[in-house]
Amino acid sequence: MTAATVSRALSDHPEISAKTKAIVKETAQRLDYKANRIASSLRSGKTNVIGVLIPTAENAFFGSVIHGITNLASKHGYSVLIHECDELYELEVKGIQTFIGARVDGIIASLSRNTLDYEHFLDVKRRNIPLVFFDRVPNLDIPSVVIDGFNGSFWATQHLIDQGYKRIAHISGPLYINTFNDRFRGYEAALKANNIALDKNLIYNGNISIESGMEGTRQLLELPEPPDAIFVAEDFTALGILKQLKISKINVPEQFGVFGFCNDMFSEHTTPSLSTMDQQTVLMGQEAFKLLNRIIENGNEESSSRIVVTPLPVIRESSLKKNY
Amino acid sequence: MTAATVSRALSDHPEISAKTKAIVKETAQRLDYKANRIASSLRSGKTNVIGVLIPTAENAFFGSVIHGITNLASKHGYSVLIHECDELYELEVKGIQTFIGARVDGIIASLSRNTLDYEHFLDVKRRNIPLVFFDRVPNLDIPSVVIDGFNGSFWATQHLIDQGYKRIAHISGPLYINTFNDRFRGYEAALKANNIALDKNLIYNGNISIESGMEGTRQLLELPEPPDAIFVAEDFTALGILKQLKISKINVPEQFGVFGFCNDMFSEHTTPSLSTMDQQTVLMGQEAFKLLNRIIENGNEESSSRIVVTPLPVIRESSLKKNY
DNA sequence: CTGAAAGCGCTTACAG
DNA sequence: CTGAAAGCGCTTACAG
Repeated sequence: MTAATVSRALSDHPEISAKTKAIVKETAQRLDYKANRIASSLRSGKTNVIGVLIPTAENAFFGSVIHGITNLASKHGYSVLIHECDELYELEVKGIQTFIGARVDGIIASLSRNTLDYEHFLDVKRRNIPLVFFDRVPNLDIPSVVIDGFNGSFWATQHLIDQGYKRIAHISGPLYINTFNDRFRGYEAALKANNIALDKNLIYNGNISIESGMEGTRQLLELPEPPDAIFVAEDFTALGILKQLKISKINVPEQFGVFGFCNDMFSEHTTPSLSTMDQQTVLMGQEAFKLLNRIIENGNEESSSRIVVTPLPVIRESSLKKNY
Repeated sequence: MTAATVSRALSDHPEISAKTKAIVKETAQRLDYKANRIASSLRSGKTNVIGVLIPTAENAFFGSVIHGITNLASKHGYSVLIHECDELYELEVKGIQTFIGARVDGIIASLSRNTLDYEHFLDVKRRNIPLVFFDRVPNLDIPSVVIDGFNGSFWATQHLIDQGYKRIAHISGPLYINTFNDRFRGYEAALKANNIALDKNLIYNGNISIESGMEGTRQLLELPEPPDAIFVAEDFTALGILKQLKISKINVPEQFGVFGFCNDMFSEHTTPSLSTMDQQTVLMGQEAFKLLNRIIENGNEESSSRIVVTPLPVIRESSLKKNY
């Protein structure tokens, strides 16, 4: 029996007899033989490996997306190479180069915080390696999976209005990042839809941190006409808001409403518990893999497709004025 | 110029002239040439890939360890294949098989919750693939990185005693898992060191969940002689304890002390904030990679080495009776 | 200092 | 239904 026959038997080639297959498989099992996927990749041109590039795994959001990706990938016979760039442009480029060298069948990526140059991703396109972005996506015509920050923020702001809050402020994330800009625009649109004039004083530019939530809240409270609610673009910042309100002895939600965005691990456990928009992170990972898999199988026809994941409102204590 | 020369020039082979190297490198850059690592792996017998097997990435602990591993791995020229087993034995076996097929240079693994059979890991040893365990380790003579749960728990219990708490209960994790058994024994030893008799009624077997923390606390409070403090093996359970104490209107830390273990994301942000032992997760990942790397480089001489990471106490509000 | 040749372990078109 | 042969793209011992 030749190597060719063994190879065909193990991959269930239709022209091999059932008897031969049985013998080969039994023997392979007995000898604990595991085909060398490196050799098979070299010959077949398919590695069955995808690369996943993320800013950092030390963050529940990305961990959860990874979970969504690897689970599905494994079911479809793919292994996952992971590369963290630590929010550094240089490491992001290095990660892409590693993936290219490894001849991955496709790449799923989320941009580092300070990536402004996309040359490394254009290189990927030039080599016809399927590429999908999620969450932090570039302004390029490349398939991606994003959260519907606009409508989610519209919903949250409307909810605060419906609960009877009158002056609703916004603490944003860095507005040059699309994700946070969308949330700001959703807030803005909800005010307009309710004929509430946008007051520039009620907008504080935060930077995704507890500290900026505290500082923003302090500044907003010192206004001649302070707000009585805040819609905030991210939950760590929301935590800072809750901390500062506690320090300032302002009762949430009776006197002041807070609505976040992300539904982080801790959001359920703050006092009071935080109303927020759940990002459906696992679903996001799954959608990213499904999209990549479709592109790998069908070629680049869906090059400009964009999957929009709807965030789910999670109403907890911090926004329920009407209960009082 | 032949492929051989190009190969040597790109890998800085000492016998190649500086001039040739310069030409080759410039040309490679211009043509955007990236060596095929698949082919080089096949020929050289080294893939420069390590496999990391974890129960789930949807958990801050493992995400953080991954962070520690990938960072160092990348610096040492390794890529990381990741495989989640979702706490399922079958997927754990599948992950190991995938790693073997991919001919990884080494494996870092943490056991699934219900792995009792180690045949797949013995297979790895038989093939002489370097293997390191972390956190959840099997009873095998295989290198590993673990947290010093015994001494950490001793320290925490002693701290509660020093703060003046008199009857200190323990809510454990599943005691058949070494990690949690160590913590129970540390608690036990601290009592003994202080001549406090172990009261079996003060020990509740939890299962790493908010619910078990609440239920355990309820039962402990109903005791004829209820405790006035709890050392708990894990922070989610601690969260349940805090919730139940709030419901039962018992003030922490004045009337009742709570000390956890893990230092999860949320532990800093509970009310009151939770005193706990930090597991140094990133350090754990780094140590695991360093150990693996040493074994890859020096062969299996350190086959029974065990790295013990010291947990760091993080004293917050929930255990500071003396402040009152 | 560089080249020619073999070979890593598979897969696959071609032949029978 | 199975075999013989070529080849994927590198690396490396050997030769010069």
